[in-house]
Amino acid sequence: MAVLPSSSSSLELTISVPGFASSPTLLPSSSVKELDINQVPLEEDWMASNMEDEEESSNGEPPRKKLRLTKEQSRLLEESFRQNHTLNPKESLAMQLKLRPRQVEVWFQNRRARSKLKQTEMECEYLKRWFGSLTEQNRRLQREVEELRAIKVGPPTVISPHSCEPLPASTLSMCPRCERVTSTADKPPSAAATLSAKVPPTQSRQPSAAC
DNA sequence: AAGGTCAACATGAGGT
DNA sequence: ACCTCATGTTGACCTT
Repeated sequence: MAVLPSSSSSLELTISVPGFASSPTLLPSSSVKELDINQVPLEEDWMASNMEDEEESSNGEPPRKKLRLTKEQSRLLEESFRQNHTLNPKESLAMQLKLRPRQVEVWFQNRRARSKLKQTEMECEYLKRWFGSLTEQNRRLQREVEELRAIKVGPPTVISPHSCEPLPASTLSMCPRCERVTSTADKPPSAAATLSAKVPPTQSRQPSAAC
């Protein structure tokens, strides 16, 4: 879908290339593109072109040109963003940057979006690594439980703190959080059932009842 | 040429 | 009704 402005407001930007500025009519977009890519105007010319363009295309179809913020403009915007993620006095910053308030507004909106995207990506990465380590830990513990269950006979080594009697190895498990051996015989069945269940990360974040 | 970046825009939700 | 913001999209420009 083509994005065309609902009105011919001042939002449209055209760039006047030095040497071609005298031309009263807009060049076709293809020829403008070549000029833009190969001949970057001076910073002053950029700013001037950002501010000046209030006139409209004579043929009624204003080509949407892309504005590139100068390094100084970006630096100032970033600095302002660091101080506050929301824009309070819109006009003053715009004036300082020689941009329109709307441009500064849009920049902040986009900047917030980028910031959020970055954070989401980092969180996703973190959760992936966490899931991997939990999976590995789960595998280890399952193996350990299998081994313990295999040793059905043999001298009991754990004494129940409640009954003060030896516990059978088959009832033993390891708390994934504190990595201490606990007995399912000492706990309600619901808690014991969590060992073999696939525990989602959000649940395993909570401290185990055994601790 | 393909893919990435980013300014600009559209739209809908929520607050006043 | 208006404003602000989040989110998704578009298109110009840039990089590889």
